[in-house]
Amino acid sequence: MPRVSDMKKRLTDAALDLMWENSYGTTSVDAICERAGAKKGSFYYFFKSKSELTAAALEAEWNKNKVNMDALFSPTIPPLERFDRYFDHVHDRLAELQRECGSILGCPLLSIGSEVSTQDKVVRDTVDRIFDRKIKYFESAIRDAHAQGLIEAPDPQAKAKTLFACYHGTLAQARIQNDLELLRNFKEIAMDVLGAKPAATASS
Amino acid sequence: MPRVSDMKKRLTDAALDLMWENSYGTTSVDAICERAGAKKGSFYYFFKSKSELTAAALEAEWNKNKVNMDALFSPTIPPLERFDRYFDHVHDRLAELQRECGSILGCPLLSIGSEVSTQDKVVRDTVDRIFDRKIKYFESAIRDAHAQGLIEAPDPQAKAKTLFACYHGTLAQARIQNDLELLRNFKEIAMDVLGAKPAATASS
DNA sequence: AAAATAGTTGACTAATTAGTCTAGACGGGT
DNA sequence: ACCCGTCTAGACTAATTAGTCAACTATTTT
Repeated sequence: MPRVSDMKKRLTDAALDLMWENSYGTTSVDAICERAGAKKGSFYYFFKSKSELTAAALEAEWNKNKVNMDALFSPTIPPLERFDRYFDHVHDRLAELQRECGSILGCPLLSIGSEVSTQDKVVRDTVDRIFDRKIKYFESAIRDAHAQGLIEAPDPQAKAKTLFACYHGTLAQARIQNDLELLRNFKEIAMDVLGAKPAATASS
Repeated sequence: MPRVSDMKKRLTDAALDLMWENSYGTTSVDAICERAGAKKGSFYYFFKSKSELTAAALEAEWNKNKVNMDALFSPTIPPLERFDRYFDHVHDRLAELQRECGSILGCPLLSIGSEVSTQDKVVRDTVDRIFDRKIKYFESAIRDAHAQGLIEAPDPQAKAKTLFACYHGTLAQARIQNDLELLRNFKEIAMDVLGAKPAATASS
């Protein structure tokens, strides 16, 4: 097997960067190619459409993230603390990106998903799938917390979906208002949503 | 002053419909004109750019909605019940739109806002402004609920922002997953977020 | 070194894009 | 009856869009 290329990765990286900062619609194939240092031919050698590239880019991003998620939501960590660490992690990442590009970017899955959902089945299904995987981390942490009597959550999946939606809503607001502040206190909001008895981390 | 035209309204209506169902980016000026039964010349007679038309369309939509909001959040209604009614109202409206176009469309302010936020100051500022107005309804209902001892909310504005973000996150998820189900139980979730003592509406 | 596989190049198309511009149509006030 | 401001018509531009294609290069296996 001759000639190995990192072009595929460069293309998905470029696509995600541009789409996250701007949007799916305003990110042209030409712009992706330029940032990746690729020519049109290479793009369409690896991907059969912009839509498929986007799905691949989101999956690739997920795979990068998964490592962190596994660590942050490790069963060795007390369940409610997992959320604390996760929200901190995202906050820090968004702050870092803000330094680079001047904007709070929110969650690419939500922005891109919401933008294309009624028009692009490939991307939409990819977003859906990844959302499901992410929710599983929430769900299992909630189940553990319930088992330990830290919260009252007879239906961990429902609770997980709720918290997930709240969090993503907050991320979206932060993007629109270009304001990280909303995210700063999300830990406490999450504990409210979860119905945590004030004990684990902080005081009232 | 000769000749009065309803074209401006037809254009903003058409734009909002198309952008809500699809997206800002995929809604072309040509498509807006076609749906409004207008020609290019009329479009650019009333609006100097797609961006300004969008801002106008969002403001117009807000003005339509304001009437409902004022009624739903009337001080004559018990504060927590205002939320119940509001969430029901939105749920019903989205269900109706789903019958028309096959999709759960979420909130246009959020979809459009998130899509253009890093690129279009005019639209972004409009979205921001309207968000602020909407949050005021939440805020005052929360303040009233607190005053009546129904919830514990020493900082009504913060609580309002939180609930607003959660709700919009849920709307966004509903759009992406094309699933109204998430919205069905939002009333209860809202009461959790607000920290309502189980009394007003339902049982545990 | 030959062959086969893997990747690259960039010119090309055809459609679509936002926005411009000039000529004119409509209709109420005088 | 005519004027003038409001509005409309629609051809036009120049840029950009996603996607195609056939010729090409580089690398590894045999």
